[in-house]
Amino acid sequence: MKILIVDDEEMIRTVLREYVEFEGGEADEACDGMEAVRMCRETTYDAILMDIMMPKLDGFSAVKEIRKFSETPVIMLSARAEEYDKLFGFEIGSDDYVTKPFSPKEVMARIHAVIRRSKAKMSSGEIYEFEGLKIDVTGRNVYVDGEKIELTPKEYELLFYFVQNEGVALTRERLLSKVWGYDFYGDDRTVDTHVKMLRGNLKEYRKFIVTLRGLGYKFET
Amino acid sequence: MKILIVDDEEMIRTVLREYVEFEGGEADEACDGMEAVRMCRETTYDAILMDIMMPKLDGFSAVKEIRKFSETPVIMLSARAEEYDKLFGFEIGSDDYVTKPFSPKEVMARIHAVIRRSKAKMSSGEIYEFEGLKIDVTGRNVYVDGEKIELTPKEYELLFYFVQNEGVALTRERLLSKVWGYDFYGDDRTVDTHVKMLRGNLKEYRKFIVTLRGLGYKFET
DNA sequence: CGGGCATGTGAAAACTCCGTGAAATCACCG
DNA sequence: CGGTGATTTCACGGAGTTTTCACATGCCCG
Repeated sequence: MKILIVDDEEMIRTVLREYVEFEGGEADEACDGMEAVRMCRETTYDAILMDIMMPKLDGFSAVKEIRKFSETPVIMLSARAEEYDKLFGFEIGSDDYVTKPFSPKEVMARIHAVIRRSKAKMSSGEIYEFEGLKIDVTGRNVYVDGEKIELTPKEYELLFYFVQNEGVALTRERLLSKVWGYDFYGDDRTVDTHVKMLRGNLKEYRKFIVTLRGLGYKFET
Repeated sequence: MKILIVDDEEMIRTVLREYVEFEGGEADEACDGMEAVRMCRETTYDAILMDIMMPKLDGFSAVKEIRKFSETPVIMLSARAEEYDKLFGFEIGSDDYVTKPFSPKEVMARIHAVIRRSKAKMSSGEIYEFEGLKIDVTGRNVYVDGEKIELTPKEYELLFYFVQNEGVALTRERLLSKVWGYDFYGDDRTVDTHVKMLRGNLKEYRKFIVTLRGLGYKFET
């Protein structure tokens, strides 16, 4: 666990560092935004604790700069309630905030929380993307131009089989045996109906599912 | 540093004990799983070294039993590569493993590592927060809008597994094997009933547990 | 350009699965 | 060994999903 602590007050840096190290973590320190950005370019941290009011480059601007090249979770340390408001006013890409005075225990809890969440995001892995069509296998979500769409189980399974076999011509029989199961005894026109529903849900990306006359279907970008 | 050494071979117990004591620690010995569980009920250890193959009660079952009342870190000692596989196949709640033959130095290093980790866990006060739903892992408390709610053990474990897998689609089978244990042979609709109870207790935050028709459930904010 | 065949479409029927409540069983504690 | 609370099983009902089917549309080839 490697944490970057950014604050212009040495006292605060030291207190935080001690807590991080007490829990077996490692801590680097920076005393202004410029330095923080530089250090982030050189080292990969698991999380950043960042004060807002600082000389040279304030916390907001530093986060904005860091976000250009890194997704490292940031927890803002804000001295006053008004600054807290700003956090909501502007979308600056921080993951959490704590207002001073803070209990180190609370700060540590939040560090663990943001690291956990960012790890979850990383390892979520399996994500397919074709232009504006995104399929998140872990969460079983499908997005069309960033907007989540609701698919029925069969529609999802069918889409999943299609994307797994991108560019491959698939007969109705094969789709039935793979998506429905080898023991499905039914009309092979069932596939057509589901393709219709799926296409309807995929909106503009219906174009990816092409009909192969006399054969079946194919998923192609 | 108080360590419990569990192995049916006296030779191995003695070697390990000597190393623990050499480093200024204290060691108790148990020669089977039953004895180990009994001793854990009576004494609080900092870590447990546990063999897998043992008479009366094997290491897997012993850990499972101990986990019912204690979070003491466990390092498994496995004689063969196949057993190592099992460690990954089933979630049994051990924290590390070493395969025989092992160097005592390596074992000691791992003991120090798991103890450090477990201490960090204790003091970090692991807290999950999703809007007004707060889960305090250390105290095993759950709060809805600041008000403490009472959950049964299974409800709590289920909720805990859900939040640990935020955003991940979970099948009933997976929930059963992870929350109930891989050796649970029962109706998978049991999950539904517990989800119902849990939802009831979570009040407005029941919304976080979404049903995935034809699949299972997902915890999503 | 039109017949024939394959696919698209819409709606209704059939089916599946989940939420729920209640009863049965289990586990724990005195 | 009885009582209490937790867990598990189970059946019902309804919402949502899948399947079927008839008709519409479109494509290919003569």
